[in-house]
Order: sequence, then structure tokens, then C-alpha cells
Amino acid sequence: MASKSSRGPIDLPGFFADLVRCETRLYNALNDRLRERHGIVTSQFEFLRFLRDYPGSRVADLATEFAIGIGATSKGIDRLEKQAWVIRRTNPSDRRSSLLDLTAGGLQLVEAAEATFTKTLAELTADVLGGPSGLAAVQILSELRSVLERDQLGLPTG
Amino acid sequence: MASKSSRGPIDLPGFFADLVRCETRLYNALNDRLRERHGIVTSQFEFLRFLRDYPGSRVADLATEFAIGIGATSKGIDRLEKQAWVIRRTNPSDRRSSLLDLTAGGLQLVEAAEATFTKTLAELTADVLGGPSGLAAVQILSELRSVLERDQLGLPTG
DNA sequence: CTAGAATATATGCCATGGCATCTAAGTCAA
DNA sequence: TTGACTTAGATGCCATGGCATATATTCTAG
Repeated sequence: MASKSSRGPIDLPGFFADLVRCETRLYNALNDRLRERHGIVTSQFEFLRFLRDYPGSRVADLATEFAIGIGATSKGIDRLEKQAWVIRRTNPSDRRSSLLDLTAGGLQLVEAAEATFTKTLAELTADVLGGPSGLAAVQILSELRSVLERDQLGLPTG
Repeated sequence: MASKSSRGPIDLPGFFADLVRCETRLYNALNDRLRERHGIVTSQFEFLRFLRDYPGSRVADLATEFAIGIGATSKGIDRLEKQAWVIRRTNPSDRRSSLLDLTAGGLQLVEAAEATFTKTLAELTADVLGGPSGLAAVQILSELRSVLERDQLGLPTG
């Protein structure tokens, strides 16, 4: 049911459908593996990895990065904090917000989960993305993402 | 925050992040437009378009196409049926299932929404996907989708 | 034919996200 | 300083999806 080759310029609806279907299936497959082996899902892995790479981020930083609402982000952090993987430190320079950091356990978890994540992703995609046009696809998506972020498109309200 | 160019073979985690972020933002932006102009969201548009293109489909066909659960699909069709955009006909050859079709109103809606959808998508992506490597990206995603579907990866349980 | 297995999907419970709202805190002007 | 305005994020309500289960059919072995 995937859109086959398109002759004309570009079949944008077909591209979008393929994009969404790939995302859904990869996300589902990664969820299964991460849940089974580490007790987290992909969205949690992404939160944790972001906090490892950008320690001291605020809730709003995560919301912008993932293009989800502030409320949802706050609740997601609640859940990670409840598991003692993340801690909220009061922001000394603005007490409305907190600075977020991984705990030692959170760091250990994200490192282990990252191995699973990367390996699973390779199993799922390496065949297709290995070729030279794979690189082009990767670059185009990166560029598209940059443009969407630059123009602040597709951000939810809350 | 988008992953920039990667020298080595391919930065798969970066690719996945870009894929998910593009999908999220495009989906959000399309939701806004479709909701505003037609009172539906993108997932509903996709259901309606599928039923226009494959009339007489069953709930399970939609679930497989979109890699979502049967229960969720059934409920999604409930909502479209409640709006009189879709009808369930008892399947004469297997009365456990129904055959799904658009109503006249559903057809009219999907045609109008498709214009909005295609136009909005072009506004969001045409600049980036216009070039020659855009075509490569489109083809790679199509191929990746085919592989994921062939191997039935990332399908939810229910 | 019939009992048991298998299938299609409808339904219920729970988790998560969007959006609106609420509260605390910071900013700014007079 | 104080009062109006803005901002960060926490919280509540609702919609939607996953998964488990229930129900109606259909299939299959004897």
C-alpha cells in the first residue's frame, strides 16, 4: 500500500503518507523493544536522552524540541521524576521554572536504552538507508526539520 | 536542534529524530488547517481518503494500513459514522464484519479536505522537497515503508 | 451435525496528549 | 513600592489509542 514511484514532480500526499506510516511503525517497534528490555517507551527514552545531552533544560525546552504541549511535557516529567530518573531543581534565577537533570539511575538507564534503541533501529532501517540515496533522504529530512523549526510550524497551543 | 550533516555512514538515531519531529509538526500543522476549514483532523482525513480509494474496506483493513489497533479503528469509524460521513454495511459473505463506504456527504467532504490538505502540505514542504535529492528522499521513505509493511513490523496488538 | 477453536470487531479500562485554566513569580511603569 | 501585565508550568477535563475482554460468527475435526 506504500506509494510507488511517482513520475511527475513529487507526490506530496504520498510522501506524507509514507512518512507517517514509517514513523508509526518504527515508533511502535521501538516501543516494544524498549518496554520489554528497559520498562520505558520511546517518548521517555527521547526525554531522557535530551536531558542527558542538555542537562539543566526546562520544561519549555523539551516542549519546543518535541513540538508537544507544555502540559503534556510537565506530566511526562512528573512520571520520570516519580521513577527517580529525573530531578527538578528550582531554577535559582527564575523560581517559576525548574531545571531538569538526570539522576544517576536515569543516566544509567538512558545509556542502556540507547544501545537497544540504536541496535533496533539499525535492524529496522539499515538495509534501506544503507545506499547512497539513503544519505540524501537523511539530509532532506534534516533540512525539512530545520525549516519547520525555523518557522515554528506545527507547535501545539498549550 | 535538527541533526546536521553526518560524516560517517549514517546517523540513524538522528534520522529517526528528524523523522519523528517532521511528522509531528506536519501533522500538527495539517490538523490546524483541516480542523479550521473542515471540522476534521488529519487522522480522519486519512480514514476518509482511504475509504474513497478503497470502498468496501473492513475495519481490519484500515487498522493494517495505518498500523493502529483494531479497537481504535472501530472507534474512529464510530465517530465518522456518527457524522454520517461513513456507513457500515453488513458484509454479506461474513456477518462478523462490515463493509465500509463513504456517504455522499463523506465523499464531498474528503474532496474538499483533500484540496486543503495538498495545498497546505505543499506550503510546508515544497521548498525543501523540490530539489533532485527530494525525489531520492521520497523514494527511500516509500521503500522503507514497503519493507516495514512486508515484514509486518510495528503493528500494535489490539 | 456439533463441540471447540478461530476470527472480526465492539467495548471497557487505563495512559497520554491537547487545550483551558489556575497559581506563582518576574517585569515594568508611574 | 505597587498594581497591571506577562510568563512558566502545574492541573483538570476531554478526546483518542493500546490492550484486554466480550460477543457474534465462521471454521474444522470427528
